[in-house]
Amino acid sequence: MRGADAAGRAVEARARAVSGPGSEPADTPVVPESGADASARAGDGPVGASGANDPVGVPTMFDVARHAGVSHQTVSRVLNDLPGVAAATRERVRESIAALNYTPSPTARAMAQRRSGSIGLIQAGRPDYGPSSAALGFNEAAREAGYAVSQASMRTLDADVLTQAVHRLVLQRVEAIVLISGEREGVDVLRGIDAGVPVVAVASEPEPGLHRVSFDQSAGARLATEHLIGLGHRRIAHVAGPSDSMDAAERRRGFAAALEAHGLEVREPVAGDWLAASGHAAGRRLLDEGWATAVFVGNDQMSLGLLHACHDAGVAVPGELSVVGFDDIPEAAFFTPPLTTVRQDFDSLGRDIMATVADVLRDEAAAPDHTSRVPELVVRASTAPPRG
Amino acid sequence: MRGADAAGRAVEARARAVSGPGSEPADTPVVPESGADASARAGDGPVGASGANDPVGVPTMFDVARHAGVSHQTVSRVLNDLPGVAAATRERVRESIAALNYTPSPTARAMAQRRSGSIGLIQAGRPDYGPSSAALGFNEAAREAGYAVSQASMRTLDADVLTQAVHRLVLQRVEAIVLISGEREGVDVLRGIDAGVPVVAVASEPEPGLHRVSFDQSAGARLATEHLIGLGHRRIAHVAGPSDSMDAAERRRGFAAALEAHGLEVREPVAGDWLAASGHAAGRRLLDEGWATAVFVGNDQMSLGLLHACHDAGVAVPGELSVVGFDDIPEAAFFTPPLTTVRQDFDSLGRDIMATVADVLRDEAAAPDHTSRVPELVVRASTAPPRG
DNA sequence: GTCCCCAATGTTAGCGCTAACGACGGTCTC
DNA sequence: GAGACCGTCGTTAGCGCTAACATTGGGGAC
Repeated sequence: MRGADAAGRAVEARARAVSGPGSEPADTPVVPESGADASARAGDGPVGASGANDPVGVPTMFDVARHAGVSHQTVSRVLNDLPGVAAATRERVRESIAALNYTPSPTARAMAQRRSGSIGLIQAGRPDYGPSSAALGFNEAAREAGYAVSQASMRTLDADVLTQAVHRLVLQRVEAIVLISGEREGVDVLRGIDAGVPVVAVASEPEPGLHRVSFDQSAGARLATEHLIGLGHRRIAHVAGPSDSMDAAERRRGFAAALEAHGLEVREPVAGDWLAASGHAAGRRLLDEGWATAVFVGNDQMSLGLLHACHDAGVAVPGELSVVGFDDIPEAAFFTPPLTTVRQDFDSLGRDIMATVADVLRDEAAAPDHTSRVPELVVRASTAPPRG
Repeated sequence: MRGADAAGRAVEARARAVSGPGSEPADTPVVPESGADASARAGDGPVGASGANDPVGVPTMFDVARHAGVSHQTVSRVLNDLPGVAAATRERVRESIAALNYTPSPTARAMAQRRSGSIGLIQAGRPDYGPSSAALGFNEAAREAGYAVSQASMRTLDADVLTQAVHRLVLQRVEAIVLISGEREGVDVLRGIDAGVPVVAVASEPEPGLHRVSFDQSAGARLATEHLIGLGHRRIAHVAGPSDSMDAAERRRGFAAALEAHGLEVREPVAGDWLAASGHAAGRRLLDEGWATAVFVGNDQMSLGLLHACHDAGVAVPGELSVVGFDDIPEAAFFTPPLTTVRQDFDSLGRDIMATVADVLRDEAAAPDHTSRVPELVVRASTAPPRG
């Protein structure tokens, strides 16, 4: 249906373009504005292409131009706030734009300008609370900044798939590419590609030559650890995230630093994979060992698993073991017991990403920058002084 | 930096375009194919616009045409698998495409064809596990189907913002719009807008005139309720989701239907808002009443809150109260006790969405269709026969 | 052999916009 | 008062592609 309409319009337009110039000049112009008449008579291509009062087609710049009695270029100038337009004309064009409810075509603009007004977002990994929230925050911020977001997400990070995704986005002429992925490999792959556009990544480890945004994971871990130390714990264990995660590494680093600062023993962390099941397994192991009086767990999901293991083993939390998590997912307040954890405001992180993108786009030559936020400790009921 | 590069390239290209045609025709063509020579000499616009062996610029269709010794139109035909190209020519063009590592510009294609090869995705609401997973599944499926995804998400569903988002997407010439939002209002708003492109929504309630995809929430609720009935429970309560959620309404309906089918009393559900806190409050209320021996809770987060309330009140689950959730979020297996719940495969849902979009795009006149999946019950440790 | 037809190709004209330049009055300057 | 100069427009040429038409050069039918 829509196809037929378009064809009909094209034919009609062509007929008008041919017959118009032949008859009109002889008659007295009906339209008072001479400018309007001239531009209408020019009839070169685009002018005739969209009917005078076609109710179906989206209005183009030429429709606005005719309506305002100026050339399409003047409309363009008004649209882009360029100088060289008299105030009165500018006003008249604005009115025509409003009258026709005109909005410029991003596609055509992208074509002519070789920029698209859109940003590519790659989210790699599980759709966990953190990345999803950050992506959402970014999306909203981008929209507010007038950018479209072209998303290319993947459940698992695969170098080939990632590379393909980047190329796709580049072809779409995105102006920047944002990567939200905890895995180090994602950042590495991206750095290896010359996308030709700026890349902003969420990365908590220093990444030379890359614009990045992150929470200070190490500081967050120190917060958590020092909270435990402050309560009087001396034997504190750590359940870490996967080794390919930058956040996991940074949290581990912060944890160790805090212990060392207080002269406490730093044991090798138990490795997890962020999922509750691994936290459960880690909990079993720690309880078997029986060394620790407190655990700093890499994230809230694993904490849940660990709490579960404690419950199974009849170990009271926080009575016999204190637990601190990381992230503060919405559910953490309702764990049994409510989890003391380190809160990251992912929404703001997403907005920081957009802010960084805007900065980079403003001055592409700028040296890679790093925006960092410090997470905050939320004390609930899973921590207490050690027994005795 | 890139700006300077681009400018330099343009100048260089222009210079070549002027000098090239002047000298070449006099000499013996170096390239054997006469076609190539002719097309190169034509020099109308685009041909000269991208240098012969410009190492920086992305190759265009004209570069491929010259390389293969054919016209750009033939390249286009090969690209789009159109008939009217000799097998040998087709092969040669394919080789040139590969040799130059050419990929067509989606922007230009969108411009000429008035279609963009992209789909708009609107995700409205909290970035919960369900919607996020569905969005991810959709994203992957769309990519596999060769579509780009332009995302416009919003944390809260606001009619104006939604309308704006739709218009933005339409301007971007998306070929279809997908809405992932549990709230009825989202669907209503979308139906009120004539986007001019097909709309596919995740909606579990019948929505006349809309293509939709969903899980059969009612069937899932029946599954859960009948599980409890099967265990011997006769007084079963329900903690429902917010009234503006279609899923909540459908689950409530299925719950009531199952009870009625067995001649059991249907009490007014306790209202929640999907969050753990509301589940906690609902739990307190139910425990105060002391009527129910089992609860079917609208989702897993609220179940967590309810379990927490039970724990606080010293009520044993499942000993004194059985609890069934809905969704099967990854953490559900590690609640205390592990939650019996109804699993929805959100990833597949996302893929169903893409499949529906593809169907609709294939035949836009097709009557609005509905794809439905039946969720499955996952029995864990939060349910048991009633005491006595 | 002549004519017709069709497969295989080439040519032309846009899609709706921006960028670069051209044109046209009027000031200002000396 | 004539040329330089500027503010204000208008015109032209693309961006890289597709759609529609024009143009070839054989192969059959007669």
